[in-house]
Amino acid sequence: MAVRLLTMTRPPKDMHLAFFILHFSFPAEVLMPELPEVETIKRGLEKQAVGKTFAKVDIRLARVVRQHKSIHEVKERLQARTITGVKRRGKFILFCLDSSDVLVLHLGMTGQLLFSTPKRPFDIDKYTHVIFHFADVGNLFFRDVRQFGQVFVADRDKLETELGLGPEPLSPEFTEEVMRCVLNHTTKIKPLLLDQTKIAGIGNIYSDEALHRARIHPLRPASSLTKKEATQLYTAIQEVLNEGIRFRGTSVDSFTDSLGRKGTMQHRHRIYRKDGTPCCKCGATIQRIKIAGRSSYFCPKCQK
DNA sequence: AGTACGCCCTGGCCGC
DNA sequence: TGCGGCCAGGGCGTAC
Repeated sequence: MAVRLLTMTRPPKDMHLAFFILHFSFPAEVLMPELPEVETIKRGLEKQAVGKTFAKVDIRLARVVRQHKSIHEVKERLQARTITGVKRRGKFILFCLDSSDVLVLHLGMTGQLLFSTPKRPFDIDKYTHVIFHFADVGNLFFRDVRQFGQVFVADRDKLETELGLGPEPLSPEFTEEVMRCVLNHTTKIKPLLLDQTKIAGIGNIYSDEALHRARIHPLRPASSLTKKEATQLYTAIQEVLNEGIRFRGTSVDSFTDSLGRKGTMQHRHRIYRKDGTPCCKCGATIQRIKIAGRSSYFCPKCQK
């Protein structure tokens, strides 16, 4: 049963998913884990992984392990280390260890973290690329169909430099003034919001939602935004991200949290993937265009 | 330096 | 029904 669920793309809507520990799967409908989804996963992992000690790391696909000369280095640095905390930075999940190291995971577009225990086991399939064996009981599976995810170990003190991310949009450091600084570029506002070095954690869904709420056209040069518009966008970004977290992320197909509960943020999207349907604000038909190779949804009437 | 674009990878979907 | 070709996209490398 578990195998079928993990590999099927569209589970029946009424299927009971309570035995899922952490499940992220969206092959049919493309969706990337953005800040709210990663935060939801992180909160689940926090409860399950803290205090666990790595006994063995089984790397089945070397290419998902990045930034290391050998996979043995990763194994060695994790060996017998205990997880002291789980954090999130942008779209990265960070496992703090009882050493100077941090285990870093990025889910890419289709990455999953599955907590397998004898009571609630998961089957290993061809997409299970890394298995973290714990000393006491259970394993953590890193599973990723499209292999855009990544796993690596970093020195705690060098992590920020290594990740090279912009400010956390929900942190106190992210002020309106910081926002105006970020906007000081000639590039189009949509790709700028997706640029992780400018602001960390925003992806295609939440950038479109934020721009719609702020009534800003995705093709506008970032530097053309007025002070008022910058404030609107600043507020909109925080609103959509907070709402995303509150509703436990966007579930497409079978994304669930650590208790098998689905997120409901997809029901609150106003613009994302709603092309051809009327805008909730003005009734105009929502359009879809490609910007820098990515789909962008916007209302041609509201967003100027 | 800043910006643009192609590539990685897979399953799903569309058209023939 | 079967199969080839195209699509989705986060982040990185390369080109301009």
